[in-house]
Amino acid sequence: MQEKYLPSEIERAAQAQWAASQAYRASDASDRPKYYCLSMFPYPSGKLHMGHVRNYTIGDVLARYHAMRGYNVMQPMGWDAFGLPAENAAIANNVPPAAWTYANIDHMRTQLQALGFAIDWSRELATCKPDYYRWEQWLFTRLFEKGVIYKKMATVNWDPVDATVLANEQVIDGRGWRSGARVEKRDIPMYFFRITQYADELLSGLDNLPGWPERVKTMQANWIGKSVGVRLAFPYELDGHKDTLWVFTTRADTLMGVTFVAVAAEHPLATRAAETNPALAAFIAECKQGSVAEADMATMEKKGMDTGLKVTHPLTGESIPVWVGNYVLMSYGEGAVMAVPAHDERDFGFAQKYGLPIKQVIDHVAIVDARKALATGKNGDQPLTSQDIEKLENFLRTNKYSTDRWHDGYDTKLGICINSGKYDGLGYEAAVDAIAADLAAKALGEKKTQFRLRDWGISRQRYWGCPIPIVHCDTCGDVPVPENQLPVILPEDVVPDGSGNPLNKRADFVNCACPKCGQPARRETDTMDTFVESSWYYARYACPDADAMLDTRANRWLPVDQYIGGIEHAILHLLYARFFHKLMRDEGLVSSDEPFQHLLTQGMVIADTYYREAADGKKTWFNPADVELRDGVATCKTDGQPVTVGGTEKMSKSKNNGVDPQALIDQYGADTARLFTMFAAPPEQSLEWSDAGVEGAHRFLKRLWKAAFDHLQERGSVTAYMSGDSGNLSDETKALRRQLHQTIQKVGDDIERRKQFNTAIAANMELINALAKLEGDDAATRSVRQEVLEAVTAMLAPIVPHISEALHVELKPGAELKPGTAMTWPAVDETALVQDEIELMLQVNGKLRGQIRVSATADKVAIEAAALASESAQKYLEGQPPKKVVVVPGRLVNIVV
RNA sequence: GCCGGGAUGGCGGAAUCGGUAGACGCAGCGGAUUCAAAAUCCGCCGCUGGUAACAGUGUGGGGGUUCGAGUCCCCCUCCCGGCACCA
Repeated sequence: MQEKYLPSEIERAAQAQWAASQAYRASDASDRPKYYCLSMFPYPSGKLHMGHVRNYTIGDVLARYHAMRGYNVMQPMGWDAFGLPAENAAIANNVPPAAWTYANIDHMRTQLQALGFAIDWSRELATCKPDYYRWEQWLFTRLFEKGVIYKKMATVNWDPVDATVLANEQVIDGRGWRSGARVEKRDIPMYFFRITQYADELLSGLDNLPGWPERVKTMQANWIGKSVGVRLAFPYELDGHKDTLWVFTTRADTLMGVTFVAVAAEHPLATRAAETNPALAAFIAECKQGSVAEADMATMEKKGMDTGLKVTHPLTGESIPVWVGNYVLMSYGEGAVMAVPAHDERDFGFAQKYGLPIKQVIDHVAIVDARKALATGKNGDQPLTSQDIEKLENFLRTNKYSTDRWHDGYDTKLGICINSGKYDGLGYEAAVDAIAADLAAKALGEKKTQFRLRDWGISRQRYWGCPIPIVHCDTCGDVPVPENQLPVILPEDVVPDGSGNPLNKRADFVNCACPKCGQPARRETDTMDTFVESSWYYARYACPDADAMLDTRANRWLPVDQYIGGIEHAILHLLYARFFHKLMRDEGLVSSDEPFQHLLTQGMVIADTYYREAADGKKTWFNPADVELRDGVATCKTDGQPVTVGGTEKMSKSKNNGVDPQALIDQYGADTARLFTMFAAPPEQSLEWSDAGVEGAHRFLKRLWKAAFDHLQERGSVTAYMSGDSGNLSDETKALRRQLHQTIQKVGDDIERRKQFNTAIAANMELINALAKLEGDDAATRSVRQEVLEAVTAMLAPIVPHISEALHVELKPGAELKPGTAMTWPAVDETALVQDEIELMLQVNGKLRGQIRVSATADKVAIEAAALASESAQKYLEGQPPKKVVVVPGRLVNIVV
């Protein structure tokens, strides 16, 4: 055995052996239980970044652990290869996106292989290849014919100078990123997936996902945003024609407090009013400037203008003014809202600004004053809980929006109706029911379930994406491309220039014959949202060579047992993939209802930032690798001049704070990179980069290597100690065995259930520290040492596979090593865990005041007696009997004096 | 703005079901080894007071529940992720 730990040597050898033996090829026909472990595939941006290393190491740990547990593991890898960055690179470097993308894939594959991931490379796929996207096109045509995909107008960001549609990312402070022109909203025809048809199932399906983090399920539920409310009508008369303005509200109980209604700038009523009102037309035009991003819409100043039109209150017959509000979204509900300034914060602000009346119709104070509601439920609904009361009291005490005694500024349903005629005294539910019934009787409203979720628009006016398989024919209309003409191949030799979609200029692509009538027709040049490709790739891995979208192998592998990826995908990607799975199910392609059984959302990798600011305010960012820190002063290594310390932020190109994993692998080896990323933080938290921490991880691997070397050096390997072996173990050796088997228990639980690898590693470090302290060279001690080393290398194998396998071979020279399969997870020896005496904490009034030792089998009475008899207890009792004694078996005794 | 999450020593983090706060690692300090250094090994290490034993205090801030709160409840501050055309 080599005395020195030489990572590059053992890693090269191990990886060569894994490749030669196809060690990680998943069997489609195994009778062992399957474990499909999937990490979100990367966008081939150029180089691997630390976020990738973290993501794929987490997946690899779980994959290798389950392999050691006897599962038939599949861990595939592929490339989310279509996307905007390739077009940006094309504009900057004058290379076709395809060439750029394929070069990146080749480089990044090499990097992934250098990290030693147990990936089945035979299943590799890239979404930009026709043999992948042809099936996406095939499904598109089927869904189009079924009506699940349809065409309608939708609003996009329009750059009037570059004459191109901009992504939200390309709109900076309301202007186009390249032209600097003020961005406008423009309506264009687009294809949509009818995801709202599946809204209820996407919501209720969350209940069948116990393996998903609660926060992700909550975010998805809120995104889908199911709300039960009332759709109601405000009748009006315009130019002698009778019509109605519909609104949706979840607060029909406040209907008697409506003082105006507000419509979106795009609302037909606003358009009508603007025809004869130039000031209003100008205001509507102003509303149509700026980006379509909802975050921008929601943070801009609330503005409005009176249309001069009036509608009639459906119950009171009052005349209500109609305003245009820039905060009303045309895409939600009816594009119009009833405004109740007394009980809605936004309406309140708007009414204040424009001097509109405010009418209180809910009394919250009454409920707090009358605490009887707690007992009797007299608010008309459920009795209030003490938590409701506390919340309400706090809210009344702390609200900041009040301009007078009763305005609350919050939207809370805890209250009773006042100033509402026949509805006075009713609580939320009772009032909504009564008002909905009265509206229904007049045919002016009904209860309605509304979703916040909108249909998924997938048309992109971009080149580097999957072509939408539609042909536009003057006589036949939009005709889906028939199956025998698929795929519609995207030409790969195109270099976009940033002004519009270059496919429009390719006559050979655009001009075609109508599949129906044979007449000359035009091919659709829009491509699909890249989220479409990433919505079904997990299924294609099961059968990457199938001559169909999916074959029977899909159901063998699906659902994915463990999915791992960034928290930033909590809503969009994961919701679209769930939706697509249901689409494929309804097409008979898969039989399960959900694609991902367990989900792990990994945190970001962050690092310090350093910069220098020029006179004009422009910042130059320095990479942490080029910065030296001494006594809190940061200097640039190349010129020795100081740099300013910025915040700790997500590793990014723009802040130049990325750490290149390649340099790390070159210097310390893949195992150190893997160990550090798993040790520095639990997977779901953000991980702060630290060069010193990497040193520490490397040091531990050297210690582990040396521990094995020292053990083997003197007399070679021995048979590991097993329960029931003869030979007297010293107390110290027994204690070490107990620690070992406690650790085996803990590490298995940490990896499998808790997915907290940092504590699993720490437990192994403690074990190696304890082993270093164990003295003695008799046969029994040596066999326990062998047992510990074999177990530690096995427990660390999922995390640092190269060194673990190398040590495994040294420790067991006779054993033939089949990579990835020869090592099995160590078993817990229950007899090693038994303890005669245990230590309990002794508290007096909840403060730690000492310890007591009791027999492991002592009952509560015996423990209490021992506690009271102890010196520490006597000291604090001062002869008085205790008020109370709390005994928590196995933990502590608390004496209250 | 809305939805979700987070805040614990000098730093990354641990404390799994309300029960010893600070495991493990990094940095630092002291020592051994060395001609010297690197590497390695041993010891100390929340804060305040004390030679020490020990006492007090301490998990972003304020309040509450409990024998007992980092953990549960209410309010607040700051930071991060998402907001439908970045992926």
